[in-house]
Amino acid sequence: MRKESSANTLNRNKISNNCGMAYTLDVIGGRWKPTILWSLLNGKLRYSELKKSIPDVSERILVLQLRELEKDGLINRLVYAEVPPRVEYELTKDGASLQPMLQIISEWGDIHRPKKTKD
Amino acid sequence: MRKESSANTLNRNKISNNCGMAYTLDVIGGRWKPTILWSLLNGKLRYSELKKSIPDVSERILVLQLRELEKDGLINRLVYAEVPPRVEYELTKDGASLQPMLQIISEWGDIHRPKKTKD
DNA sequence: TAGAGTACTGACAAAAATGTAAGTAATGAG
DNA sequence: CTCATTACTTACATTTTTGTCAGTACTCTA
Repeated sequence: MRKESSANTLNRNKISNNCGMAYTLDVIGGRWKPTILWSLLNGKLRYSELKKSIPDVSERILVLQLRELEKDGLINRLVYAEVPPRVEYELTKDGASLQPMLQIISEWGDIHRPKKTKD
Repeated sequence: MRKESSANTLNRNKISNNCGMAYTLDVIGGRWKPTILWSLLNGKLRYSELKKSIPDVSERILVLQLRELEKDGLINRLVYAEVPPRVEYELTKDGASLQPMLQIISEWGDIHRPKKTKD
């Protein structure tokens, strides 16, 4: 009985379902997701380590983005029953399979991004 | 004297300036941009042809996305002084250079997108 | 009993992205 | 004079994303 969707969401889903490109951009397209994925390419990290390596993100958003990446099957959340708590994040197989693509996306950006003249 | 920016925009710009990946996702990341770019890979199209090939997008948004792609140097807008007006859009050199990347993004999505069971 | 440490959560607010619907300018055809 | 055609624009509304800030649960240590 829940509201199925706005035109906005309907469009998003329709495109994602019909276009691999849109689907991919959907799952890696959050503000901090590329940075998170990039950080995890070298191995798993604790929540606190992620936070330290991405100082500008607020905790709420960081958690949101991690949850979405988890839901989309790109990362695993490993909880250890310890005190104080320990939670580690790592790429799944699907997540790791992004690497070559991320590399190429990154290179295209580095080449085509307008050059800064100073600062 | 203008408002420089919200934390939101500041973060966006900071990331884009430091990370090629984020920059790329920024310029191709609008709702309809991948579809537009994809459509233009085969050659230039008139505004009305684009609209026909992307029936779900509203005119306002289509124009917005085209303007952004133009601003970011991915497409050219060719205006012919005719009546009724004729405007064609084509990829720039930079825009065309996206092709291999888009291909890879698309393939990743096609492989990893959850399969639909029906419909 | 009072912190310290970790990984969050919740209420709220602001900003950005997207969408709807109607209107515009110019001119040639009828 | 009216209508069709094309490529938009404008005013407005809604939805989604991102951000701020304070608080929580759990235990070990001092």
